[in-house]
Amino acid sequence: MFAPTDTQTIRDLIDRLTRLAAAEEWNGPLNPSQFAALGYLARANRFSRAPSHVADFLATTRGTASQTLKALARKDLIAETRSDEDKRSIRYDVTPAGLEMLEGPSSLEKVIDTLSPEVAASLASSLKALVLTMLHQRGGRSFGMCRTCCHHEVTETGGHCRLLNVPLSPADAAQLCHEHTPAESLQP
Amino acid sequence: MFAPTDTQTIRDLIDRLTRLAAAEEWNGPLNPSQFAALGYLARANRFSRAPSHVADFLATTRGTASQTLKALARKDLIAETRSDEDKRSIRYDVTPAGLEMLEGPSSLEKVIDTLSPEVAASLASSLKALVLTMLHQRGGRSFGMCRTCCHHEVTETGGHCRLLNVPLSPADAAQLCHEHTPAESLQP
DNA sequence: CCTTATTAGTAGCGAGTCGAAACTATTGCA
DNA sequence: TGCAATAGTTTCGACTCGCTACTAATAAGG
Repeated sequence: MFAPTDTQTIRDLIDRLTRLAAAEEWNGPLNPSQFAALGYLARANRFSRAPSHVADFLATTRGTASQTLKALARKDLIAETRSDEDKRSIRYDVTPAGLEMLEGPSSLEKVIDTLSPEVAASLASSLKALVLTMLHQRGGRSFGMCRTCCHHEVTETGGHCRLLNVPLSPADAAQLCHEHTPAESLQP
Repeated sequence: MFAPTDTQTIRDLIDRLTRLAAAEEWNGPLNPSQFAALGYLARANRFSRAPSHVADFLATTRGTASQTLKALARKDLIAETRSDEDKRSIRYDVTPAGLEMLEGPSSLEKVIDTLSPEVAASLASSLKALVLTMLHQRGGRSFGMCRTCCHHEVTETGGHCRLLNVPLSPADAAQLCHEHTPAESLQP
């Protein structure tokens, strides 16, 4: 009876939803890109907080990511730390003021909360499939949590990353990693 | 077994999907906003193609919409027509060159096409619910098609809009309208 | 060792988004 | 007739975004 749910409709709905959220949300003095970068930094592990990782995550260039991070740093929401091992690389950590920015649900989140758990679960799995397919097509990284990664190993003390060869606390294992590669038959 | 599908995850997936699509898509010389505006104009009826309508649809201001439309006009993808009844108002029509831009599925659309019809239908209905709730909250307009509008009336020759008091061809009735108000128990 | 890559991050450019505010016309109302 | 509302534009400042060119540091190979 109803139209064949054409592809364009779904595309439009996603676009419109994002625009509505962006118009409404505008969390304090942060625009959507800055908010997304800040949110990523807050959830990424200490090996994945460099400008290039943010660029990968936001599907943009290093140049753009660099500027977004500088804008966040100017507002003291993140702080830069230069690495000792590799003097080229930089790590940005979220400051307490930055964490404050991330508090409280956005208006889009409030709306998502009105969905029933079943509908929400189904929505999440569909979106996840779309994101993974897009990532696969462009050779992008998945940025999942360490505990769903093929390089992750459970030990007595917590976990261990076989790729970087470092121990991981349970808190570490729940953060996003740039090197994440989904283990077989596990949702990323 | 799996996590309680937290709200933030869904928010993130939508954001990430939009960013991936924006990075990939970049349809010719058009950025996402211009593409969205062009797509809207192509699907809106002749009473809904003014800058203020585009602003409403894109959930932005008239000033921003005005600039986006000027950019499209500079590229000869849309053409401006001043109204005779109301000398303030302007209507933008999509040119043949503009229609060409809209041809062919975007990469996001290609990915959406890989979903099964059932999953796609479920995804569409969830997204529709989210968009409607967001719109309801901010008092925005739904921009549905005339044939799902409470002002629409079926006649022998096609349709009729009770609000604007104008006849509508079947093609008209399938376009988006700024004045659209969902009829009860019909998906918009 | 020393010379190339290669890599990480940055600066600058030009086009454009975006909100906000100020500013023309034009129309509506009282 | 006069004032308020409306439609659209302009300008401003901050920012995104891709791009190119650039510096500094590390890696690789002869």
